[in-house]
Amino acid sequence: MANISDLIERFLLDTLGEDNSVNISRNELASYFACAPSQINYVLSTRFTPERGYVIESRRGGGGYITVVRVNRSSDETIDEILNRSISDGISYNHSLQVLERLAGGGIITEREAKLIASAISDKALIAPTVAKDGLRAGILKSVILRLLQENSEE
Amino acid sequence: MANISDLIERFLLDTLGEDNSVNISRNELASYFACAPSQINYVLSTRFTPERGYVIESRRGGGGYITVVRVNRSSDETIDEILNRSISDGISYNHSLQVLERLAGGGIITEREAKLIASAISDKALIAPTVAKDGLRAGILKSVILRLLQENSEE
DNA sequence: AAATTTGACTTTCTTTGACCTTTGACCTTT
DNA sequence: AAAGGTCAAAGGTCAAAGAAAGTCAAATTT
Repeated sequence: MANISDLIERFLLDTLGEDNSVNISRNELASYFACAPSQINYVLSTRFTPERGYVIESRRGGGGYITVVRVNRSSDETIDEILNRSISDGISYNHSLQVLERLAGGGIITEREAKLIASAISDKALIAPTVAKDGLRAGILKSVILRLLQENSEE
Repeated sequence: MANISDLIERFLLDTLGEDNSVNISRNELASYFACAPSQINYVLSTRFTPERGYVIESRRGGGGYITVVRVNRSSDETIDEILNRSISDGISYNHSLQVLERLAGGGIITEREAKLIASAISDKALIAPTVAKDGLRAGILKSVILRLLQENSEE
């Protein structure tokens, strides 16, 4: 355990400690750890993944930044299961509705939000070849669910 | 948030505060922020867009000026314009954010819903070739917006 | 073999400056 | 006075340069 990636991970985790989010400059952090800037991306993409409950936001150009947010996973094991088992890398519309029902039933989202998300991942909304729709739905669903969790943990 | 454009945006928004319009001199504002005059145009064209509900009027020559007006139209008009003009058959993520902001600002959707939808149409959520993303977003956005309208009129 | 590290190249957003167009005040000419 | 000309003062446009972050694959470690 002496590789830079682990050190960077630890640093981010420590900083994250306070309020569940860190704001960094990629270049600054890279030069602090004397590594290539892209190594920061490597750490983010291998350690701070959606599957582990992290959301990354960033902006390029002058005044650019990267923000890492930890979402509140403690609410349930179900989230983890939903993200990794149920959705995985593809999910049908019907199966999605079941997932949304489960989330609504658990009070994680409201009925109204469930319907809203449903409309976003309906076959009608997804203008793409039929074979691609399940994959698209998976991406969208994961993103939305993480966002909702983030919302929950922000208060 | 360390770039001049954001500062200028904030300044204009603050000034805009009360009566929904600001009147400025481009050169004065530029020298106040110690930047190139054309930077004012940059800020206006990237932040005070029709999508966000702003109209810019200006006059050249001696005694010239720029006026930024925040418009408030009926929600029907807004929706119609958004659906047909802004979204049409393709829309970038940034433009989508502006549209959502506007819908939220007009009380047509809630802040939370805006963020939720934003996460559904982010580049990360849409697992597809880059060139296809704008089209996908358009379909999803329309579907969701129509759904929300339906919801609203049901009560 | 898998994970890490690096760097060349790309994309996005911002900042700047050179050049263009419009406007109004002030002259000229008739 | 009326009509047009001149010119400096605004604002507008656009493209190039700069500043971050993102991607990807080759090289290196473990």
